Amino acid sequence: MRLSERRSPRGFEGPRRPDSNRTALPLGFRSTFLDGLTPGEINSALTAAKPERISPHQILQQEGDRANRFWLLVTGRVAVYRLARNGNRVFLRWGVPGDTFGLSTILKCPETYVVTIEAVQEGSLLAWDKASSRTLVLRCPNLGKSLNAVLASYLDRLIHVLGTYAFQPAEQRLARVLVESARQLGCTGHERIELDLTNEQLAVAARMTVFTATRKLTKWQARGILTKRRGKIVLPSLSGFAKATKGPSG
Amino acid sequence: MRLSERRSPRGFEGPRRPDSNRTALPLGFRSTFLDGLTPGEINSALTAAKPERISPHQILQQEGDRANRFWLLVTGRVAVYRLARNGNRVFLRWGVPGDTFGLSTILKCPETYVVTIEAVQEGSLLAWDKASSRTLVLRCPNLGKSLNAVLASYLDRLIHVLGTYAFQPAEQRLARVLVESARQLGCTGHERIELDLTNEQLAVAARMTVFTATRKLTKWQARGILTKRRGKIVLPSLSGFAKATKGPSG
DNA sequence: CGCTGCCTTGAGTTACATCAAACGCGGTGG
DNA sequence: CCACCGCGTTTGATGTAACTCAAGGCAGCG
Repeated sequence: MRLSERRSPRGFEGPRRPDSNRTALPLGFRSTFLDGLTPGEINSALTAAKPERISPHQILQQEGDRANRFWLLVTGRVAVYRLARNGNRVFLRWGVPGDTFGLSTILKCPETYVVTIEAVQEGSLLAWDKASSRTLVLRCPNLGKSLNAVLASYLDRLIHVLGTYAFQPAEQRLARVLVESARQLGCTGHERIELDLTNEQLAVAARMTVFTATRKLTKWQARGILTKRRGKIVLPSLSGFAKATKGPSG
Repeated sequence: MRLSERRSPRGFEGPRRPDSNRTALPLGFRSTFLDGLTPGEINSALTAAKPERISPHQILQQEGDRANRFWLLVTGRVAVYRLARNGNRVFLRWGVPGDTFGLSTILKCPETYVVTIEAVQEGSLLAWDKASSRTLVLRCPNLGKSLNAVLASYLDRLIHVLGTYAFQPAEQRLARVLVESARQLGCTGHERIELDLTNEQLAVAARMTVFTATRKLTKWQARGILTKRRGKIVLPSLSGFAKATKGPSG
C-alpha cells in the first residue's frame, strides 16, 4: 500500500514577505493555529521555528514515538493514518498547508504521537522542538485557546469521518473521498477539478481494495460524471458529481 | 434500535461532602475536566452549576441543535452516538461519571452540538447554561488547559475507535466492545465482571446485527470464556477473555 | 521496442446482513 | 400453581457486497 506519489509535483518555495526577515510563508497562507494567535505571538513563534523540506514517502512522525516535535505544514500534502493491529494503515485524513501536527508535544498527554504521518508530495514545514515548544507556551497566552480550536476542528473532522465514511457502502465512501479530496486538494476553478491521486491512494482513503475502487471509477466514467488518466482523476463538475453519487443508485 | 435500558438500576444520590454546601459529588468521583482546575476554581464552578436528574431514553443533547449547555455527568451512563445519513445511529462511546459534554458551548466553534447523547441509566448531571459557561471561562484561568486535556482524550479515544472497531472483522469488534465496556462499566471486582447489556446494545456498539452478535456470544459461551443471561453478560475473567479473543482464531 | 508499474477484468470465496420462524425466560393474572 | 403473553434471544436458509487471486492490457519511459 502506497500513499506517496512517485512524481514530485509543484514543490515550490513560497514568496518571502518583504516586511519581515522571519521564516517565509506563502502568500494567502491560512492556518487555524496561527489565526488563534496575536500578530506579536505569530512573529515570535515563526522566528523560533526551524524550516524543513519534505519529500514523498518521508515519515514525518510515527505513532508510539516520544512526542518531541510540534510542526506546521507550510506547503505540500501529507497523509495522516494509524497503523492497525494487522499492520496495514487506517487512513484518517489528508493534511494540507496550515495544519499543525505533533500536538502531543505541547499537551504532554499523551506523551507519544498517536498517529503516523507520511509526506505525499514535495513540500515544506516549520518545526518547533521540545524546548522551543515550551518557550512558545510561555510566550503565547493565547496558545491554549488556539490549540483548543485546532483540537476541536480535528475532533469535528474525525467524527465526520466516522459518521460518513466508515459505515456506508463502499461506493458512497469512495464518492465521499473524491468530493472531500476535491475540496481540499483540487487545483483549478470551482467546478472542474483535477485530482492527482492514484487508484491506490483513493482505495486506501476510502478503505477498500484497488479492485473495488477501479470498478466504481470505471462505472462512473462510463456514466460520464468523471474522467480518468493514469494517476489523475478529473471531475468535470464537482457539484454534479456529488449529486449524481449521493442520490438513488450511487 | 434501543440503547436505553428498560429497568432502572442503581440511580443513587451521591453522599454529600460534609465540608461544603455546594452541589454534592459522590465519593471517589474522578473527572479529567475537574482535575485540570484548582480547588478554588472547582468550588466556584460547582456552585454555579445546576444539578439535574436523568432517566433512560432521555435525549441530553442532539446533534445540530445550538450548543447552549455545558455539562458533567455525575452518576449513571449515557450513550454517545451520531446520526448517519440513513437515519440510524453510529455508536461512538459510552459516557461515564466524570465525562463532560457540550464542549461546543464553551469553544463556540462549532456553534452546534456535533453528537447526540442519550441517557441509558438513571443518573444525574451538573449543567452550566450559556451565561454560566461564560462566567466559568472568566473565573477559571486554567479552564483552557483543562479543556485541552479533555479534548485530547476524546481525540485519542475516537482515533482508537476508528482504528480498532471500524476495520476489524465483526468478531474482533464485538470482543473489543465487551472488553472496553467492562473496563468502563463493570460492577464487581477486577477479573470477574458483569455487564448489564442486552445483545441489541452490544450489537449497536459493535456495529453489527443482533443475529451476528448472538452467534458470536453463543460461540464464546460454548468455549466457557463467558456466560450470559437475559440482558446480562458475565465475564469470569476479563484478562482471560481478552487473551482468548485477541489471539489466533478469535 | 521492450520493460516496469498502474490499471482492468473475471472467477471464486468469504463474511456478514437479511428474513422468517420459533424458542424460552420472567413477569402477570387467574 | 398454572396458563398466558411479550420480548429478548436463537437458529437456519438465503442473498450479496466486497475481498482475494490470477492474468492480462496498456501507458509511459528508457
